[in-house]
Amino acid sequence: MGKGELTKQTVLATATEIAGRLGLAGLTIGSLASQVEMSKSGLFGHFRSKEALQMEVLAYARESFVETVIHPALAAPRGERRVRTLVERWLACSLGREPGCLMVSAAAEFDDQPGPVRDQLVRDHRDLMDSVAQMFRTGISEGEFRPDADPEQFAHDLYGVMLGFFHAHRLMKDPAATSRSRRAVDALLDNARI
Amino acid sequence: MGKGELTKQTVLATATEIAGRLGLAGLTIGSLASQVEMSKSGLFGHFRSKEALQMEVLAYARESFVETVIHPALAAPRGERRVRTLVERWLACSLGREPGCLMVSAAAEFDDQPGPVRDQLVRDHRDLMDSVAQMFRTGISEGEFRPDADPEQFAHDLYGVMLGFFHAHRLMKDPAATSRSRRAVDALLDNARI
DNA sequence: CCATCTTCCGCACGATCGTTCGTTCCGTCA
DNA sequence: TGACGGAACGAACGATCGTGCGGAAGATGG
Repeated sequence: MGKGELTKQTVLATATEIAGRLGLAGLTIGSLASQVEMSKSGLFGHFRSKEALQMEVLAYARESFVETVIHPALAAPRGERRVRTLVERWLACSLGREPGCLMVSAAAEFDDQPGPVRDQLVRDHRDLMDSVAQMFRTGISEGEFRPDADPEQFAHDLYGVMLGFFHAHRLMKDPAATSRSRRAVDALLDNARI
Repeated sequence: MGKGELTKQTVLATATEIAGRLGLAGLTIGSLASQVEMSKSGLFGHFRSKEALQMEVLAYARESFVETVIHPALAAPRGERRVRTLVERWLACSLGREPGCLMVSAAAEFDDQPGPVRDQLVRDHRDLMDSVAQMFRTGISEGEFRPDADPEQFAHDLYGVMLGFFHAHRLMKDPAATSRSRRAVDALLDNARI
């Protein structure tokens, strides 16, 4: 990895952290530059536009999410154990610094603003929903979940629970956010069980 | 109502609509002024700062939400019917132009930025959760819901469902968003029923 | 070791941000 | 009718936005 790619990665790590706090639009090139102690133009050279920067930040966050949440879940035993691993990883990565939440807040930010960023967010979310639904489906074929249960509905409901968690945790700073969300997932799984 | 208060109300209506699309931070005084065909300074005179404008927009949205969602629910018969009225009104006001969603997107925007706006959002959300929990409680005392059900947990779960709805509707433009969310509420109520 | 290519910088641009100031307009009441 | 107060205006401010350009370092490959 050349020097350019290396600093670019450093910049993206900081940018992702800032965007997690101030949003993708609140992420500004000037403030990002001073944060990583570079000149605006020096930093700008790595990305040809602000939109390109936003797209790369999104890609960075996505890779981090897949690595720390999706992959560990896929490594767990099929069925309910896999779903629970997913949830636990998801909760953990949101409690810590890592921003699985970036894609959530970015979604709220861009849901009415057409463009490549929005399109990417839609694709990412569709991918995530597909993954969750697929995990649920293997639970059905393992005989753990009711065969007539709706995998897409489950994915949708689970995402709602996670959104509720982000809200309770980040805005309300509710210490019971984790346990509340876990209980909600329990209810979801109870309804799906055979 | 004097002339000043009248134009202020006009401005706030437009401001709330813009903030629903671009967010409270994306709401800019210059663009707002040109939208209502006023000068920047003429408009600015009504609010002594941008933060004050944001607070008034929030108040405007809150009043509109209480009027079109909360009050009709309280007018419905106690218990499950009241909860369902709340949900239906909430869904309807989010499908149309009215922004019960503003407080949602504002929450995602300000969840990491301390200040009066964030504090207000926290108060508003607490009030809403209290209202929902109270509606659920009357359902318990009416004998429709299990006495050992947790009203706060129900409020939390219901809010998660609504967040999922906003996401599916606004970002994904999912035409099944409404029916999915209704089914999620059905499940919530099934679990709470006696 | 030198030529070349990348990386980064300083500087500047036009635009827009929130905000202030002084002035004009107009309705209200004496 | 004339004075007064609120409402709206135009112009301008310092700051910051995203974005270009030309040149100075520094790494890289022959």
